[in-house]
Amino acid sequence: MRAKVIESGNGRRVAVEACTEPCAIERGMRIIGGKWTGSILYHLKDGPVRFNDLARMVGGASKKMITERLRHLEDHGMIRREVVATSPVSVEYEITDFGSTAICILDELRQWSEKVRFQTE
Amino acid sequence: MRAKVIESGNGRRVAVEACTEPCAIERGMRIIGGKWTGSILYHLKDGPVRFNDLARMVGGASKKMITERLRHLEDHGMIRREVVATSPVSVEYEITDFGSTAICILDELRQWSEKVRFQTE
DNA sequence: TCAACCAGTTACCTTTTGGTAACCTGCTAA
DNA sequence: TTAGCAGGTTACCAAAAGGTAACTGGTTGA
Repeated sequence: MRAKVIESGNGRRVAVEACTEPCAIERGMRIIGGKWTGSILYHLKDGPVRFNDLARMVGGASKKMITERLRHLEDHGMIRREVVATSPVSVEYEITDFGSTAICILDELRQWSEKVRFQTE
Repeated sequence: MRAKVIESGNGRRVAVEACTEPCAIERGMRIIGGKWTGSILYHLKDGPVRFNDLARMVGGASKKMITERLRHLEDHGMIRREVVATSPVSVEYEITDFGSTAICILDELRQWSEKVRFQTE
């Protein structure tokens, strides 16, 4: 990501090291930037949480959304789904070591959002 | 964001301090998490950039997208649009002090994305 | 005079998103 | 036996996202 634009001799402007298709930031956002995704991941940071509990914690997101985002995070190896043999069976979602590496980013985002007064409240 | 679920005496599970609608993470994502948004903002971190140059740098995004995201960032006070009286006139986009406060988040995201091997390449 | 560049805008259209609500099976407590 | 919980799935639908391509009006260098 050191893209810049230079004047190439003949007056033409060309980009050097332009972002080819989705660059690092963009790729990252597509993993943890989806609607509710970061929020869900962040809520798992302190230990495994059950499906319905997660739905209770993340107000505003529907069960369908929760399911979809959990699958997405699972597909990317950020969380682990575990069926616990209680009865009735419960299902726990747990953050993986890899998933944990993203928490610091989310935590900075949270701090930023909390201290900031957005123009559009 | 200290949401948790507790057993409330009678066996009912209830969320305490649940996220009311979009929580901090979610709100933040909606500012800088949109498609191309973070990427565009990040490219302005080293000084003002002209519209078409930005389009050249951010490969994959259409002019329409660039325009839309720039407006969005402007609306949230993260960048400033400035018409420069050259001829033909050029337009420069510059990050504001407020906008700069988000760069560290984006930089962490970039580092993370760069060192990570995604399961779905 | 022609082509290209500037900073967009517009129209059009397909795909994706994401919400609601109903439904499912299996279990348990009243 | 009826209600409720668990962890989802399914169908349906409206709205938003986002891509392509053409166009604009002024400017300028060859």
